[in-house]
Amino acid sequence: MKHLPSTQRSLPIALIRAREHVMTPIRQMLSESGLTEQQWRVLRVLDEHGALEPSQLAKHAALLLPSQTRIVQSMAQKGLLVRCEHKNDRRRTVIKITDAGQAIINDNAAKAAAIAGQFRDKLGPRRFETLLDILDDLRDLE
Amino acid sequence: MKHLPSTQRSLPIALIRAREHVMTPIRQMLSESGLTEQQWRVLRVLDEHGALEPSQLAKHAALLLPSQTRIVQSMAQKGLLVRCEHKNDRRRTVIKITDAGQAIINDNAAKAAAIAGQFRDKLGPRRFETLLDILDDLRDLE
DNA sequence: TCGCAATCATTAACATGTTAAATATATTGC
DNA sequence: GCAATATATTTAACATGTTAATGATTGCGA
Repeated sequence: MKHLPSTQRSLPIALIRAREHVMTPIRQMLSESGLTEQQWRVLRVLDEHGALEPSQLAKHAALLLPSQTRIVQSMAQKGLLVRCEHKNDRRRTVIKITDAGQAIINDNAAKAAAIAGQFRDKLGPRRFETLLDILDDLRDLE
Repeated sequence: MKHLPSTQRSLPIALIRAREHVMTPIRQMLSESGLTEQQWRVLRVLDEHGALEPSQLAKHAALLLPSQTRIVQSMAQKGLLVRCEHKNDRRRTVIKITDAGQAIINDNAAKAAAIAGQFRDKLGPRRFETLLDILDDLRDLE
């Protein structure tokens, strides 16, 4: 009979540990701006894609809608983004980054890029790309 | 000047998405036993390593101590584990799986192994091992 | 046009993640 | 032997993750 893999070799646990390790320096950087990693993801996606509806934002930022609702509310209060009404369909909203939000992106972009680059360099560019490729594959299975 | 990687190619986001995808079938399985994925990890570690002190358990299960404290409390209430006093050092506790906890492991081991095996097969054993290796490397950097 | 199903988003409730502060016990230095 | 420090764990407070239920709006069909 097959048995469970050792927890040392468990994919979910390995993914959690890796994320924890990767996020540590990013969280340190963000704490100076008073942002969480999720708020930072929201800003990055809005910067990259422009104004988005909640469901599209959630897909790009890898957030579930209930979490995102709260996050967007608190970020709107801080003035980092605004929620606009959709012209024809009042179920929908469009979320847009503000100048204040953009300023945080600009202030942190270089440092964030440096952190990402460090992981890439330490792992080796080839291994780094392989990792991203396999993670993508994993998501597209089935 | 270097710029941020596209969020499509961001390591943290890729890790989150991969974990989300990998955990979906496991969570479905566990919901039938009324367990969360974290509670399942605790049981698996205790099954694999025997009785452990909180800090050791937390390391193996990839949990932070404050989270684990709550999780262990609720699992003790359900009778899935017990907390014993350490003989010489009364700061410490030892956490041990109960028969009821062991029964849940036994009931789900085959199915959990099958789920893990499916990911391995779909990804290909070679890529699967490569993924685990790179994730380990990532954790040992610095 | 009325009502019903479908879609999108939010709210609710509870579990966990995260950081900082508090607690309790052990150990060390004087 | 006692105060100061170190260690192990828990509590506290707030943010997010997760699932289910609710709300709001549109579009469709009788």
